[in-house]
Amino acid sequence: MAQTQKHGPPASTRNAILDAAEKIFIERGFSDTSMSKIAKAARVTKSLIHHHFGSKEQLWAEIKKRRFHEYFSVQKEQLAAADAGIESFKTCIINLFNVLRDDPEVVRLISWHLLDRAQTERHEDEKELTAMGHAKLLEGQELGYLRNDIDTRYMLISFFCLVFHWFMSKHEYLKWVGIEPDSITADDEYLENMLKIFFQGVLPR
Amino acid sequence: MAQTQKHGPPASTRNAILDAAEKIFIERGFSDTSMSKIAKAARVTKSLIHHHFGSKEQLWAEIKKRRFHEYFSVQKEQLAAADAGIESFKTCIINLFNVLRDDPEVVRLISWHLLDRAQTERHEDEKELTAMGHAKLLEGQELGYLRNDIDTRYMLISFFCLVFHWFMSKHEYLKWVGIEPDSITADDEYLENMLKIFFQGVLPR
DNA sequence: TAGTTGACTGGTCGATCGGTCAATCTTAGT
DNA sequence: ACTAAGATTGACCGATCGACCAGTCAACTA
Repeated sequence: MAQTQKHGPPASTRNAILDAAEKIFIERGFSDTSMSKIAKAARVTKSLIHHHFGSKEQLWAEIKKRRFHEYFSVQKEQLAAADAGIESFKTCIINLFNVLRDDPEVVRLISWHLLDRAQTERHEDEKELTAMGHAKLLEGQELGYLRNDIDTRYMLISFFCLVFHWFMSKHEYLKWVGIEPDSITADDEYLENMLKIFFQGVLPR
Repeated sequence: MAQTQKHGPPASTRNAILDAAEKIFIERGFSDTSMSKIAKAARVTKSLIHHHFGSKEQLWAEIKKRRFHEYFSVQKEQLAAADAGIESFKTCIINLFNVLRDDPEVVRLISWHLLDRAQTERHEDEKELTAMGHAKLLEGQELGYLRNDIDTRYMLISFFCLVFHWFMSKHEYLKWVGIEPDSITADDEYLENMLKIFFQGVLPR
């Protein structure tokens, strides 16, 4: 049942608009994006965008919803596929890291979202992923391969910080510490060192 | 030599504009802030702002420069005041955390800055603070209270992530994990757990 | 075939954008 | 008192903003 509506192919047009808008929104943010630019990029008239999505705000919400849902689904999927044990746990974490590495756009989108004061969206996908991650950590504590004197909720948040903020600001930080910002090995190097810290800490054993 | 220029009090007016603009810029970002709003908030005319600062971009740059310089100076100062040893190191880190906790505006300003594609600013203050932090970590390695199999540059970045991203997104994350977002104890709880992870890691000893 | 629906367009609205300019006010230096 | 310089104003510019409108056209229904 790919596209069987009457009249022209509205679904493809809708998607064309969504794709073009997403690109610009992610690059420039909500306020710095104009309907005209989107229309031009999508090869459509402004009016048509309003016809399909109502307002600029609704289009923005639609894009966030679509992209977030896709991202959190992927993360949930790979998290659900992991079985118990410390090794699976480590693989799981690396996978989570790699998903974000391969999707710089969603990083940027979330960054815009975090600065957005008027958040009207639901948080179902986010909460589900968080719940799954949280359960994973509790499992680790029960199986004994994770310390049980650390609040798993803050353990989860700490991990989010370590992963997400890296992709948000690595370009800036690499400049600060004197590493070529476009170094292709930086991600791996950071991952390696970050995992050492996350698992064993910075103090010698 | 406080304000000894001829003609009216331009310095105070300049600061009034800067203060008003800073407030709005930090709250809404560059694109969503208009010169009219700034003028209204500062109780001056738009023309006067252009007279003092030239363009909207220059005003934005001036605000970032001023606020960043102040922030990094504070951090550098408290970092320089610390003497060697693991205990001073820990205090140092906590102080760094607290400075950001007491200045949510600079967190937001840096967030906008990170999303800004056209960064024309110098990075002198940032690089200096980074260099000092880096030296501190190297000192820790030499004195033996920090692992020397971790690249200090990435150790520093990891720490930045743990601190900065918390203040950027704690409101969102706390909702996800089911903690009251406006909890006044959350900062302390996060700090405690985060330090455990940063120093000893999540694996049991 | 007549009628209905929805995709789609061009034109236009009032508001607001950042920015300029000439004129005026205020004050310091002489 | 006079003047030069800087502070400050209000009117105004062209451009662009998001949104709306009437109308066209193609496809589906009865």
